[in-house]
Amino acid sequence: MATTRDRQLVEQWRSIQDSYFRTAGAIDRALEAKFDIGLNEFEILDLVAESTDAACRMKSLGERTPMTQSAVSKVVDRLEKAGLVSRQTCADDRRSLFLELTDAGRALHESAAVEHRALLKENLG
Amino acid sequence: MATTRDRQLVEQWRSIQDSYFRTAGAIDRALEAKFDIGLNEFEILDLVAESTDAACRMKSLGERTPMTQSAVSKVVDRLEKAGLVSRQTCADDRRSLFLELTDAGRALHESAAVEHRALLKENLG
DNA sequence: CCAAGCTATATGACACGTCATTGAATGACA
DNA sequence: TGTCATTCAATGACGTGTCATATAGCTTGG
Repeated sequence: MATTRDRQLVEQWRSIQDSYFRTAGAIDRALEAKFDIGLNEFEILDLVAESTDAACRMKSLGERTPMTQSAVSKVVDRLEKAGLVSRQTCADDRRSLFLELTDAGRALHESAAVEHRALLKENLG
Repeated sequence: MATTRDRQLVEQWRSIQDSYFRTAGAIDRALEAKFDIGLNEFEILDLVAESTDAACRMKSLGERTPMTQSAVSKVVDRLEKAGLVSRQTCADDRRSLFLELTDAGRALHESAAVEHRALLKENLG
């Protein structure tokens, strides 16, 4: 039974999807073009950049993004390969790692964040 | 320069991401578990189901979802393999195809739509 | 202090989406 | 009508995400 309430829900959902994909797509393409990193890479970079504590963070990153633990691990692989972050072993728990921006990483993050914020503003109104 | 406006934007964006992924994820897992189709498959099924005209529709589907043309093509592959839709050649333009639900497709769509709507209501409030 | 279980991260197999390209059909225009 | 550009859909190569599992280190109860 297709109620009008159902139709409303579906319309609402499609509009969410649409604006989500448009925004994410625009940011992703812009970052890719100008800084050669994808949106997920940037978002991890952004999380690392805003972490002030020296805590062990691979774990805590996982809690602050919808990405899977293994997705985070692979994104960090790429960031590390690109020389933007480095994994530091953690003295008090040797299973854990924490991440540090390299100088290159910090520099790139600063420019990319400007772009990111601008596109958010443009797309979220 | 990180303004508080920037922080607001970022918070807003993360909250959108979060609710988008939670909703999409919940629906996807439920449909996968109960009907053995993913969210994208369902959404194409849903679009086909609500198309009344007998127009050639592969094309028009592409305009009603954020999916790529090639993504749509592959989703339809899977739906066809699963016996839920069939591709019909189009007399007035032989490049085009239109899609039809099979009986199985219609039946599955009816049950799955109930679940889909329920989860939307639950997640979109 | 050892065994059993738990936690943090990495990895391999696999599924799916994207981009670029192809093939086929159509349209447009000299 | 013959050429050239355009449009619709399919496909292959490739990147990245997920799930299940592996590995290593920590923890706890006997």
